[in-house]
Amino acid sequence: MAKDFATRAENYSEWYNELVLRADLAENSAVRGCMVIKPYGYAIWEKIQGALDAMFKETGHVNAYFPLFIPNSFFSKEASHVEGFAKECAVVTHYRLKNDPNGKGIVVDENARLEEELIVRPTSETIIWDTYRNWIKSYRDLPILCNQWANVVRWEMRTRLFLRTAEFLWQEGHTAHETEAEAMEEARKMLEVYADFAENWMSVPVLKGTKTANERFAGALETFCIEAMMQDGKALQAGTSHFLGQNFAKAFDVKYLSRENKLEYVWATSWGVSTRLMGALIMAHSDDNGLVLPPKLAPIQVAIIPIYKQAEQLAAISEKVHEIEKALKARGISVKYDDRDAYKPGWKFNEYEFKGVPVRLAIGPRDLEQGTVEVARRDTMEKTVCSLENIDALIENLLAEIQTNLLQKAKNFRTENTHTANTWDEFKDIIENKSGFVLAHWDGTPETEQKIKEETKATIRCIPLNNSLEEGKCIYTGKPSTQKVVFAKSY
RNA sequence: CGGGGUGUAGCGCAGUUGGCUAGCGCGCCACGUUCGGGACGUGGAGGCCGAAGGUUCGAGUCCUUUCACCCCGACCA
Repeated sequence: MAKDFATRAENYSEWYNELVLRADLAENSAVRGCMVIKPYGYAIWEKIQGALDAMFKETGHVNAYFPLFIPNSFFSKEASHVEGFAKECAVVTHYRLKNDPNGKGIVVDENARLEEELIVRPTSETIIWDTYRNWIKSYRDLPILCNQWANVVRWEMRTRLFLRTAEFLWQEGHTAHETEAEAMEEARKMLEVYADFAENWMSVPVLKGTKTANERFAGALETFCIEAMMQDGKALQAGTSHFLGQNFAKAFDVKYLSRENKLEYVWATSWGVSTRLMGALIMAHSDDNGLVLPPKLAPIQVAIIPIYKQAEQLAAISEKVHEIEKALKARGISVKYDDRDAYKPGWKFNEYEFKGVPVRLAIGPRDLEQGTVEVARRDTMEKTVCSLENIDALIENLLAEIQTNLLQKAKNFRTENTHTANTWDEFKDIIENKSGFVLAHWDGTPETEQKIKEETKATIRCIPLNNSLEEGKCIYTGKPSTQKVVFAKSY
């Protein structure tokens, strides 16, 4: 764990896994590529869920739930969608087991084969659009603004804790609209919600942009995304919002009678973020002492640790702590008073640092005498002795400061690691030796993007929204280009 | 699916050209001393050495088969 940053970045996945495990967030399960999210990790997910859910409701959305299983025939209705997901689907073929006639435990009963295979959802567009067909008759039924919190399964060849597990938790919004403009507005609006969440809750700055055709969601006409930079300079796609056009409406025959009494196909969007966000959170802020959580998403915002020798001392400290606890809770701050006798103060200090608790208070006999408390902040590791008077207000301010400081720190890091490349040699040099984001001209063709990927492993992360247009030459082909796009190696 | 690697206590590992009762660190349990940055001492519990088969007087070690996991690619949120 005590590796310097250079070594850590080299073996980022190793460091990251170690960190996750030691911070008690998750572990690999016995099922290939799946993860067990432990209670503390799940508590972070619940914070993420809670904040996002409130934002969805504020923007007029409601929650619903659709089946886990998707009939094979549904799946094949939208051609490019099938192509995109076919290679990573888990399929249910039977519905019964039986005792092995040879006495070797339990086997699949071949007589119980399903007439039609069921696909474990890798995403729910198909089953939802099949359902929406029955919900939509007229323009009066529109828009439909549904979100689903669910698990999905993608049988990835290679998995990585949080970032790419075979099963993951996510939310997927699926909306249906009367007009193209309204659907496009929805897709953009949800991108803004995601960006807002990333920056103001996760303290992770993100680039907003559109994906190139190569990177677009299977079945979408336009994919909007937020891209974050991890501490090793790699990019992480943290959320996507898709404008689906009428592709799914046509595939599932979802038509409505318009205000002009004409039968029209509806317009669609879908958007989602997953437990990958937790990976982003970990990899964006953590250091060699463990996790660093932004206060707004920390299950425990303040840990209080008593320092004492005898039981009477502890009793006196506890009395004081209960007052502090009460004052903090009155301000909506989550507090954990760790008075377990089984662990020593030093052990607890390290424990809460691992877990990323933003603020730690230590209070001992010395403090009792002087009416003080030791306040340690996780982001800077600074310790100060403060008066107990108005400690609740002080901590409330400190939490807010940590929240913005983390964002600022991450922003600075991103700025330092964003480069501009004007020549191909320069481009290759940056990708290989510096990492981070590289702004460069591109001729706009999938072929060029593909070749750059093959030669450098860097892909176009996004074409930034509101990108400033400028004449230039493609870094690779020298053909004319109108804007710089963002390249990076990604997870 | 291709290339590489690893399977020995809960975790991390050592175990020599086959040899006697399979070891170390951390963790765990008990007692005592400690307690302002992961304490220390003493005692203790915990293993069909990934699985199956073979060679041998004797296999953690050699051979064959197989399974699982990890890493690097291709694929992807």
